[in-house]
Amino acid sequence: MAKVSVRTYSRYSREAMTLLGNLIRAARIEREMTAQEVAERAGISRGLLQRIEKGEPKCELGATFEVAALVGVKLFDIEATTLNGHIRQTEDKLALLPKSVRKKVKVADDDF
Amino acid sequence: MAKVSVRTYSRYSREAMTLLGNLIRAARIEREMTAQEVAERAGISRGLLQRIEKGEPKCELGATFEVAALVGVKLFDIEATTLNGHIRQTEDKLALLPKSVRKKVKVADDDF
DNA sequence: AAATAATGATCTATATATAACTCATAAAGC
DNA sequence: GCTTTATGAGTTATATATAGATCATTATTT
Repeated sequence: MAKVSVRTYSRYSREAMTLLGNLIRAARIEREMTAQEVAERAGISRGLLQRIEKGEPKCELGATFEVAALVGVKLFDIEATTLNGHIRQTEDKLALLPKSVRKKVKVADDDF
Repeated sequence: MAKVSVRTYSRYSREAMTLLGNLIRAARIEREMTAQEVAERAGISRGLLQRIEKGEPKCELGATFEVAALVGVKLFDIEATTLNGHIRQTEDKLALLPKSVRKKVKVADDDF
């Protein structure tokens, strides 16, 4: 059938996904875990794990992070123990920031 | 209707998703971009952006990374310019690692 | 305080990711 | 080299995420 919607991705996010996939695959092999094994533990199919390791965009974020955690890939290069602290930090920051962003109405007399 | 499948997530991945969502939201607000605006530029709906910022697991990895890139959240704390290098590194590593993991057959006489 | 714009929340139809299979190939270990 | 197991790739049915809408609420700016 005809393809209905095509989504595009920036180079940066494509590369980030590729990198994440590679990191996961390398970590899995280093830990001597089969794809089957990891998939089972993560509660996903082997096919999905394959796609995650390939860095394909159309995977569930949750499944991807779960797998990463499982094989020991650190997201954000942050230690598990400090994750909470970082969350707290962002919450504090968000508390200070405005709750909603108001677009400036275009100013007519701008440069004089 | 009855819920059909429930997926569970480890604490680490849940926290990682929450953190990512928070980082994205903070970055978006700091850059004074409305949710609408970011969603449009990323080619996704505002509803999906909301869920991404909430750190919900069932979002597309690609969409999430795309949004992160858009508002300037660095994945892996890695500069855009060096991403390629990191990919290369993992590829080199993968080239050295075994292509498939062979499970050791259970050793009967293990502890003597 | 009033006006207005942004966000939060919820709903439905539809596109699509996923699980579960199969088969072919490759590679590890003996 | 041989055997066996892991992986790669493809297919299909089904569960489900997403877009797109609406409405209520909140927050910003004047």
